Amino acid sequence: MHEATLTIGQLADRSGVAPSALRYYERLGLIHAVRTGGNQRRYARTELRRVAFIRISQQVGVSLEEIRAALDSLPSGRTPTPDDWAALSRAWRDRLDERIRLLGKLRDDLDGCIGCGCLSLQRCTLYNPGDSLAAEGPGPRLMLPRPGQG
Amino acid sequence: MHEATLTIGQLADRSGVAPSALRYYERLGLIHAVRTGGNQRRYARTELRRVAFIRISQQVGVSLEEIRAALDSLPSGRTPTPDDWAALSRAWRDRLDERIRLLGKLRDDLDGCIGCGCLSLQRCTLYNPGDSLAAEGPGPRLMLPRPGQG
DNA sequence: CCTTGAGTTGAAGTTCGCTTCAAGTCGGAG
DNA sequence: CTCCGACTTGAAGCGAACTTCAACTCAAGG
Repeated sequence: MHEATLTIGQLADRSGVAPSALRYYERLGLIHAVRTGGNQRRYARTELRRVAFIRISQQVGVSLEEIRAALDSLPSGRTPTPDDWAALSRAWRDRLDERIRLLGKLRDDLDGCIGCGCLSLQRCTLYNPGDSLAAEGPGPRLMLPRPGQG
Repeated sequence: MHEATLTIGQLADRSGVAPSALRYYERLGLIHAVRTGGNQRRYARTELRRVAFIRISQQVGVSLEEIRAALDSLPSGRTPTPDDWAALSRAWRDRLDERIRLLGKLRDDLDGCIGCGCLSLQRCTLYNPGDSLAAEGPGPRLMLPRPGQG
């Protein structure tokens, strides 16, 4: 017991992420595992921190592809230090600030529109195409998780 | 020119929403059109306001199905008044507040973790499963639109 | 009347972030 | 050694919100 590595089930239990999701992350290159003689995955404990970073980043609204890029920027060769992780976290900070700012603006504008009841496409700042809240092209819309327990 | 109704192309131009999306909204029952003798859609000007409400609601993070339900609650028979629209907008206000609050909490927690560099699954409030920021089951994750112009 | 751009349809495709399935293998307890 | 649960794979499915396509019709100007 208390082995140096984790099975996929153990990592799933400890991280709260389903095994199928962990395999998916591996396919995308977000996490890594060594294999036993029988081809089963074994995870180093540092992978726990990677998974934590992934889930936190998702809540910030970052796509898995961008998370992968961020993780790739970690120093290779040595185990990342707390400072390394802190640097990555700092990178999301601006995103989060910007998203909070935009939502705050949306709220203020919505309040204004509640006052006037206009919902005018032309005049309402809510619907200004130049505004960065506008959607960007095809594919699914990226939204925030709705509050409500799993 | 200056007809009482709009073609789908005109509604698309004025609302900034693609014709294919407008047809999709119609299939879902979010907007309505009358047909010409040649089976083409003609939109009343009030549909402009419906489309505006749809897009604004999406930015608040509401699904099309929920938007449909909200629109269904508009008085049938008469054209909705500014007050009617204001009532709908008010309904989203709490959602928006809650999302802003959760993002603010995430930011504060992230700041704390930047300080300690922990990213610990166990100790970090960022990764508390009981927290309402947690994802809820299968399907795509709902996130905020990333800032970046369309 | 002819042409051309705008409109029509249903079906299928796209993206993201996964889950589910089937059919088979591994590994540790007894 | 047997058993059973945990693991393996690739392929397919899902859900939201659309877009794209093909084949066709409509409507308005010249």
